[in-house]
Amino acid sequence: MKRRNTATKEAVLSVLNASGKAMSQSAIEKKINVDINRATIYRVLNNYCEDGILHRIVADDGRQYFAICLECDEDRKSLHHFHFRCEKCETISCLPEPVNFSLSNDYIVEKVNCILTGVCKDCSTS
Amino acid sequence: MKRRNTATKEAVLSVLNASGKAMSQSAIEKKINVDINRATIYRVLNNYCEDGILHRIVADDGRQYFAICLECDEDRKSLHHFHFRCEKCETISCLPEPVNFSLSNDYIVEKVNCILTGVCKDCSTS
DNA sequence: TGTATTATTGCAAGAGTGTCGCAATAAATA
DNA sequence: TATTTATTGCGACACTCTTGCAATAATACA
Ligand SMILES: [Mn+2]
Ligand SMILES: [Mn+2]
Ligand SMILES: [Zn+2]
Ligand SMILES: [Zn+2]
Repeated sequence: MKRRNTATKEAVLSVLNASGKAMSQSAIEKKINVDINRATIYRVLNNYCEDGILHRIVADDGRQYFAICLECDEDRKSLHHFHFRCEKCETISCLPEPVNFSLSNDYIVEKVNCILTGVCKDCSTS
Repeated sequence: MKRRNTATKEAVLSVLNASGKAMSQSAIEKKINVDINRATIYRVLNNYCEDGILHRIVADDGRQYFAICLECDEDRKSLHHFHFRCEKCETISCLPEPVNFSLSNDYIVEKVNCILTGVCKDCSTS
């Protein structure tokens, strides 16, 4: 399915870019000035994930958050890194901390979802 | 709030014991022969978590799973371990693999939730 | 530029998960 | 046995995410 460029898609990506954090659908909707339908935002986000533009984090609040895959390929902050959810400022950010584990080979690992929750450094030092 | 012993609570714990896996409310409800109200099961599970009998895992399907805290204190399979969600057999199990990370001290980590998703060793070797 | 194709969107509805208030019930204690 | 109050079922709610359908609009191509 070939993608088309739309104002909606650009707006979603631009909000995520500006925040530098992982954001939920509702957070994105609040940050966008124009009115975009909830379902549409979800569809856009899901497409971006399929295309490897975004990655999806399911936090321990059970909700989905989306972040731009900046360094997902090149940097050492590679495919699998921890995420931090701050309960004070209610943000989720990608940590430079890699996720390490070793399982016997008969496990097939397809997704890694690691969340640390607590108070982020900005909130704890103020 | 002092706890009381009820058939419901025992049934929930016994199902979790028998399975040896982490289970969701709906999975528990299906496994219990008697009819127990959904809300009640959730309340029982939440109480067990408060009391340190169970621990709660939020999987990357956004749902809550509950597992018995066997080795949570004594064993090396300590407080923070990985969990594996198999998409074939739809089970979640506690792995003996510990979660390691090092953050700067100004982060306050209160919860650790690490899920690996894929195909478990039972399903991949058959 | 005009037209056909089909990806995108809004809307409404639905499925699923988890919580909460309230009144009825029953476990624990004296 | 009588009292206290934890537990339960029920209903309702909030919330997240998805899906079908018809209308719209981006893209490619004549
Ligand atoms: Mn990330
Ligand atoms: Mn566990
Ligand atoms: Zn914070
Ligand atoms: Zn399996």
